[in-house]
Amino acid sequence: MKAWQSIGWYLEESIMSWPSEHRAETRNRILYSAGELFTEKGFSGVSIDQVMASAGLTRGAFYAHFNSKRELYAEAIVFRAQQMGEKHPSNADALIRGYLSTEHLSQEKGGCPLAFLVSDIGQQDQLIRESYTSIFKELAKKVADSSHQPMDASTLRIMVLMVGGVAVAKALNDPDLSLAVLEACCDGALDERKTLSPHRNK
Amino acid sequence: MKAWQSIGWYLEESIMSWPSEHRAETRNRILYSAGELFTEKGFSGVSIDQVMASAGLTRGAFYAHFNSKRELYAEAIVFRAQQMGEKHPSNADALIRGYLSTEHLSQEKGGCPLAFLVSDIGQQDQLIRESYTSIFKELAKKVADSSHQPMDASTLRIMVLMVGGVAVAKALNDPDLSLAVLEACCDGALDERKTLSPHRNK
DNA sequence: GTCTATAGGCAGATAGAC
DNA sequence: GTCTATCTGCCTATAGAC
Repeated sequence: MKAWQSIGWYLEESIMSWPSEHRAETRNRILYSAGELFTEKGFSGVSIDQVMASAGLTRGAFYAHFNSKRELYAEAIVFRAQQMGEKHPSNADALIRGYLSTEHLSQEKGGCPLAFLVSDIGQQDQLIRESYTSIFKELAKKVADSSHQPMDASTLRIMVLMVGGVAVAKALNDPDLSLAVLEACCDGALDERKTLSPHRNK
Repeated sequence: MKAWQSIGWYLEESIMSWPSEHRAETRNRILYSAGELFTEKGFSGVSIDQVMASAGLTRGAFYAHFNSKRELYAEAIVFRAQQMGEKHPSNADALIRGYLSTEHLSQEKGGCPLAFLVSDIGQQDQLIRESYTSIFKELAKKVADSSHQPMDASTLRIMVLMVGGVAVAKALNDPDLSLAVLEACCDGALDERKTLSPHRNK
């Protein structure tokens, strides 16, 4: 059973076919597959063929839903971030620990595009970096809110420890060092959260 | 005048041509161009044609020096990191401030592959991630040594604030937010450096 | 060692049948 | 809307002349 078949009520066209809903559902399936593949392999590492095959379609159907691969990429990372956001714990402690965990690295559950694509996005154009910026702000807001602190420099450090920590740990080839990076960042982020802002921001 | 012509004593073949030195010099020129282009555009974003053209050669000559594009990539990031390492200040304060600066982002001086390629490397194979790991360890050692502290969790946090901070700031599309990220990370890294380890690592 | 030429493959995007 | 077929272009890697 393909993953997308479990995430929503997929109406077989022959049964009912409410055309506009079918269209939206197909679009979501493409976005789901794209989000998964892009996060794992980056923009250049994934072809439209692969995305469509993973969504159970062929290449030709792609352009009925999106104008270009770039547009798909921009939408897919937002789609995936929202999808993951729904599963985030509202508790700041648990959110940070879950993000900076070894399970997050071995992307069976799938990784966060903020970390897995951070340098990939730095090479892309404005459209795509806008998408990235918006999902970054959303997670930053969630971190700040769940820590009961404003969105300040302290929040940004926590974000960089989370996003950068996962990205670095994934790049490294030395499992012990990767683990040490995750733990160091986790300690640092939790510590930063407790240190309420005034005396820290001189 | 091309950049590689200024980095070393390039011997024109017709003048002297000490063959083995000429070969090494050509190889270095390729590595220099590759390091620059890969850091800017990532592995998939650069073709062998582009690298060789930038080095003043044509594609055919490439395989007299390297066996594959992957091998070039692995060597180029090490080459570039060593090259940048020679310019690093030995003072920890200056090193951190220079790394987390806006000048580093606008890669006219050229960026650090650790930050600019962090998620790119996470998608590559063992050979390449090994190169990345070795240059990561070298910079970490330099950070620890120049701060007169051991290579511990505190050093790893500084490394993630530096590498992650630059990578995130480069990905973001909002200049004010990018600057805030750099400053927050800079403050955090300098602060971490002052906090000597014992009471921090509970 | 470096060149030109080319093999062989894959990608993004489009056209037209159904 | 989805399919197959195709246009067009670029890529890695190799072959062979000089």
